[in-house]
Amino acid sequence: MLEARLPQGAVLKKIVDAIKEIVSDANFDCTDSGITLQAMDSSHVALVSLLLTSEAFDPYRCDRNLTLGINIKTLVQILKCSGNDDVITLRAEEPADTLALVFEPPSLERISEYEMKLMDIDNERLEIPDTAYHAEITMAASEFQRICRDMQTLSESVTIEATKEGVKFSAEGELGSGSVTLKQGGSIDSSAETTTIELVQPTTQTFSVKYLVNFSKSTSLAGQVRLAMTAPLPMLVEYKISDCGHLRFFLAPKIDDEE
Amino acid sequence: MLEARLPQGAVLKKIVDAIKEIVSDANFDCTDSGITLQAMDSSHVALVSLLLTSEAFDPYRCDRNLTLGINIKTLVQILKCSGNDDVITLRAEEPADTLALVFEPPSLERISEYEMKLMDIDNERLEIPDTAYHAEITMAASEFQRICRDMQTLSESVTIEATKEGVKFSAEGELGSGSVTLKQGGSIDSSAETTTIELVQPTTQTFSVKYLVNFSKSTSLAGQVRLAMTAPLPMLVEYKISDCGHLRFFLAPKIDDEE
DNA sequence: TTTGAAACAT
DNA sequence: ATGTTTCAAA
Repeated sequence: MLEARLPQGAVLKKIVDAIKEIVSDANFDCTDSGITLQAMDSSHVALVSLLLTSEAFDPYRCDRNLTLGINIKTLVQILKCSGNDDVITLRAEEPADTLALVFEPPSLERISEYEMKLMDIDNERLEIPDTAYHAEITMAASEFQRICRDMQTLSESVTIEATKEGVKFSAEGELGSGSVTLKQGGSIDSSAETTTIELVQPTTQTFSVKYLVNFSKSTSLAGQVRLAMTAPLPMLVEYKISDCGHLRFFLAPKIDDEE
Repeated sequence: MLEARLPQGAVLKKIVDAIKEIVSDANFDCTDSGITLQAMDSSHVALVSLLLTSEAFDPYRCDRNLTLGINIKTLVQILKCSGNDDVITLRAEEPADTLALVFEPPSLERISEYEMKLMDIDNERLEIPDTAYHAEITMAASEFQRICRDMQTLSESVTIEATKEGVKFSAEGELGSGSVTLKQGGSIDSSAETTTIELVQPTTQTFSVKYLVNFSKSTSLAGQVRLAMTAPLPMLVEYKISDCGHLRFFLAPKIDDEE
């Protein structure tokens, strides 16, 4: 049986909002150490990987491994019935054919209980090795979101170029072309606005910008985002969830021209 | 070559926002003394005339006269990619087939560069003599905007009547009729709210109110607006841009009934 | 009031 | 999958 009380229920709402445009159905895999999710988008270009460790919950109990096959749209609907300050408790028994969600406001003056049906979902779970990347950029999540949206007005593709001086996002379209360059920030100043680049070798890759715009819906989850590239492998876009997990996206680069 | 650095980039954003509903394509004429634009709306009833003197820029450089044929919608899109506090630098080479725009936030931690394609636009540039008008009204720009919107709810036309006592805006429609009268303000008090009237002879003219509503989108550019009339010539609606230019609109009066 | 995002319907 | 309409936030 699973019983997981999430004091910060808003975190779950944000996570589900962030992935709902990308994934329609996904398995939530629950083990003793926490909950993970891995799913590809319908076009098999993007991969979502969520980790919520047991530390996110209080208390967390999972006797036996459980796989909860969830329709994301349904979960979004149900989570809409919770308040932003609510504590959310997840509960599932074996066999896992339903998931119970309990919403409690801080005042405890109200208890909402929902139960959603689960589904059987084929899971082709691929292990993603924790590679050492050639270029790792850490920057303000809001800045990344803004840049992706700006580039989207020009083109369907955006090219990301990481050098030791900085990172350059560029796009070219019918209206014209554009680029945004962020300089590597002073290492002393370590605010969320600081851009940091760790470089093994300069890297340039091109991506479908609509996926990046979708990924950047996770901006509310974390102040910073980490972009990690190793050509020609997929890029990793990571949002840390406090100290209790992360939401990762992987996006295959466009493989048209020279790189 | 043109290279013009506009410390107050927001001014350009406001100008373009103000004219985008009226003009679809326009030539930006760049000379040593500054940048001008003159364009008629599609129905040839209204004329827009912009002057941005070289003093608006720092620095400003224009070796040879350049005509930049700009699609306003495209420019709006690109300007959306700039922040409100950004410094905007315009750059064009000869032949002028592209315009480069550089956006820099005050922090300088980011540089955005856009390049838009230019077009060939027929310019029937008419010189507008700086007439002495029969009636000149200076009033709060926000007041003018409010009055135009109010009159629009009643009718498609508004009549402006300037006498030495004040100025009266009136409209008549199916719902009923209405008027707003502003008295000439005390000459001592010279706040933006003061209404001033300089009169050679009392003047009454009727205009299509939808154009005036469009003109008044420029309200954010200046505290005051100047209306200048000489029947039966077009009215001038002028917004001063600090001490470095103006945005002028000319609107032909309606010529149906008695005047 | 205007602008952008989300939901819905085609 | 895309366009349109509605709703919410700045």
